[in-house]
Amino acid sequence: MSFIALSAQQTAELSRQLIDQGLIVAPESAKGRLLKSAARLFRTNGYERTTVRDLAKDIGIQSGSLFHHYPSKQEILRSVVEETILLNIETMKLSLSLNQGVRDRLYGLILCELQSILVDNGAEMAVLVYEWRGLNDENQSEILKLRDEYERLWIDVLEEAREQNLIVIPPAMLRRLLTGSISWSINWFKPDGDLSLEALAEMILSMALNTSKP
Amino acid sequence: MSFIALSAQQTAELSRQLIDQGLIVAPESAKGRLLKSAARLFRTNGYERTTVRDLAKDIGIQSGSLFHHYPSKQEILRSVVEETILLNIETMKLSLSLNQGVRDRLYGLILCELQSILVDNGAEMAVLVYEWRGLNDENQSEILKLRDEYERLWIDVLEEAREQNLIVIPPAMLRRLLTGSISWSINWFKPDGDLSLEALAEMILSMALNTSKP
DNA sequence: CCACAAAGCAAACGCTTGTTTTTTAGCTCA
DNA sequence: TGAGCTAAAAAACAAGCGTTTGCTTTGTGG
Repeated sequence: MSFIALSAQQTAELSRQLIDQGLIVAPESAKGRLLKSAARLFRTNGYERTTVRDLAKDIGIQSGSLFHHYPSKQEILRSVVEETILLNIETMKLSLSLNQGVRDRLYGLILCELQSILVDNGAEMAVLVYEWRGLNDENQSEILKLRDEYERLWIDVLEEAREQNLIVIPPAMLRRLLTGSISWSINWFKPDGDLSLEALAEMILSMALNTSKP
Repeated sequence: MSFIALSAQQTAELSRQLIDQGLIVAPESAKGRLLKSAARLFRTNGYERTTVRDLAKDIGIQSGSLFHHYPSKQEILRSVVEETILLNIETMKLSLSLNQGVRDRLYGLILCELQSILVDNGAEMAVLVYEWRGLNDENQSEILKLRDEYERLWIDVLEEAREQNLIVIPPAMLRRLLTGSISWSINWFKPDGDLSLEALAEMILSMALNTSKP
């Protein structure tokens, strides 16, 4: 296995950079803690079912006080989604830069997405996947641009795999099937169970690649 | 391709039987139309976002009048979910009885589930998949028994595939990955587009089966 | 034809929602 | 010290929610 994983140091450095650029807020700030709580609650109970009172209680303030930080609940969701996708794009780019072989590159993408969805630290991804409808039209199209960039990373790698006859299903289609498999894992995967994230990624990779018969 | 598909006549006969047994309500009855509307609206906008007023308007009555048919909104969701899973279990059993080879059996299951999720007639399945959290604890465990029966059908076929070395991923795991791919299709599949349901099922099948290298 | 139940209307109920307003407390820096 | 900020509390707001109420209409079997 030649795969080069991201070190904790590298990912830490990455989020620090994004904070410095003002693209995401520092997690230890008031806003940061709010976003973290929001992501967790939205993931656990869904956007609609999570009330601003739930959210306020979780970080220990009154519900009205939330609106000193964000103008609306909707804006909180937007921030959560935007931060998540921004961080994910950069993480994935970094992983791609470290690995050259198609197999490793694809494995890296799968692992990144799984990590983002399943590891507590990345609760926000689930929101992006499942609470899409909670965003209003304006915010959806704003996020859409980021999403396109994100998906492009996947498609490029899958196109490469296609050229090498590692897959037979058209890249765009295969990506959709993989998106489903990966995002669904939030409904059953237990982080402290027997199955590791890496083992799961390996299975998904094998499912994706072995679509070509010799 | 040896696959024997279900005829429209067979599926019609099947739902007639279930109606006669009192397990599901006739679609042309008042209750039936209500359930149909509910399933569609729940799928389109989600359970929480769909109000009883939306629902009432859709079938052309006042919101209060809904409660002559069902004691609560929650109970409407429960009925939608229960009817869906009941019908699906029977449809899948019928498909399995018509096809003997593992490949065809698995293809049949995939097609059934896709049909249930994607075809308008089976809008309810999406609710089962995505609105699970909308059910309260009591209703969840009640539905759980039906779900177990449903999943058993899948696992049995996948076990069979495993014995014949058609798959390498453990059946329970592969089922999860397939559940994700199939259910996710509701987010992108266009019934009147270029891709047919059968072609999609074929792709998913190939992804599922070709996990074994010679 | 009439009694009776089912189905529906119109209006209100109590409660929760996201949000706004007013007030209070603590901090910083000139 | 005190003006000016930020953060939060406290309380209220209108709107919308699921649901209940009292009454009327509709359909049906004896």
